[in-house]
Amino acid sequence: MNVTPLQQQFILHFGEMGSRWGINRTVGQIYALLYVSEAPRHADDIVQALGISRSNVSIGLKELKSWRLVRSQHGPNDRREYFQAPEDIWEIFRVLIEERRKREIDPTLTMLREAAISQPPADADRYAAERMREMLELIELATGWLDDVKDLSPNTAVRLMKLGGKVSQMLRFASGDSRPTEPSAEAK
Amino acid sequence: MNVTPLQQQFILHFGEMGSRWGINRTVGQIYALLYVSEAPRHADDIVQALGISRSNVSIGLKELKSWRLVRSQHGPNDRREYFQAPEDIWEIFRVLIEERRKREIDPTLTMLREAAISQPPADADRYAAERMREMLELIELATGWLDDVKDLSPNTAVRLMKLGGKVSQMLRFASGDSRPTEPSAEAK
DNA sequence: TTACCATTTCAATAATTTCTGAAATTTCGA
DNA sequence: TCGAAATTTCAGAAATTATTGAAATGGTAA
Repeated sequence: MNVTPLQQQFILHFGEMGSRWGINRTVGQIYALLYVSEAPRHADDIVQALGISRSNVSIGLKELKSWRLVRSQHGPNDRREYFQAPEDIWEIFRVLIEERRKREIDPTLTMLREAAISQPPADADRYAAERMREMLELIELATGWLDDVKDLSPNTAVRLMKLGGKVSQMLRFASGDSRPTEPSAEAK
Repeated sequence: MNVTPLQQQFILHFGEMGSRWGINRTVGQIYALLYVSEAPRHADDIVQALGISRSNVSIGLKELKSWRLVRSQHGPNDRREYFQAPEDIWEIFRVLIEERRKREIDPTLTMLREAAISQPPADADRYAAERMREMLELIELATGWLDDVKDLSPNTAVRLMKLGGKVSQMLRFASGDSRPTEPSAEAK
């Protein structure tokens, strides 16, 4: 099955953006193709739709599997493997955040923690050590928060996001400082 | 002024991570050096500290300026430009999110919006168009939320993040469904 | 077990990105 | 305005990453 112009536009965009997202063009295109395809596709189908080599598709699918962004299954009476992108967009969102965090943040977290314990901060390192501590503290705060909210139901997440900055007005209440503020009453 | 072993460790790590973060090794190292340096540094100082060419430093600093991650100033009786990373880690955090969003998300948002308006979805495109609409909706929700919360004071942000998933328990109250739930009472 | 088809791996090549030294440009004090 | 110092630009070299076809591997039905 071939691609429509709308799909093509989407696929080419993902290919272009791939390098900014830390994947290559081919991987971006394969994912985009699967994302907008209703039926699962086998590897040769992807080869034909994107005009790239079979081995490149194999490598790309392997990478997408490592990102947990594609799943494979087998059709009946068919030895070939069929691939598709998970349908639940909230699952995709969650997985993307988890995987990017694993690749982009966790190694730095580890490095900063190791530096923090092995630290008899020589005088010349006073400033550097303090800056690294600040960075560690912020990353731990942010990732801890992510851990906390990542399992919220989509429904809850949507409501929370729509609330936006207004949620901060509940903090006085939450931290027990005072009476609750009626959220809809004020703030931009 | 040369770098200490602790600074070196930090700099090398940022160099390694650079490619995952969408910057190159040199840019990562320059930023790391400035981040852990108390005093501003001029370009030749950076050349000497990192052992890379003057032109490479120039290009790297240009890129870091485009990310708003370094600032420059002039010392008295010195024509050279001195660079430093902003000190406020919350500002850094905010700028990073804004710039990554600009580079990694906004172009896709534009593409999806354009596709959405120019759309007389042919029958073969029914599924693709719906998937693109879902993606657009989620990105708009998430970026809208970011817009809303990005200007919260660090203090407020910290409290919000420490609250974590417990904030969801206030939603019943916030959306007017029921009485407020005492936040500290339940949830992990 | 064998034969066949699907998939992965791998070494070579192509493409892209990064880095450099040299030249050009800009800046600013004299 | 001129000249020296600082900075940027640029074309080529070096390094890295992506892609390919061919060979190797894996899995399954007969």
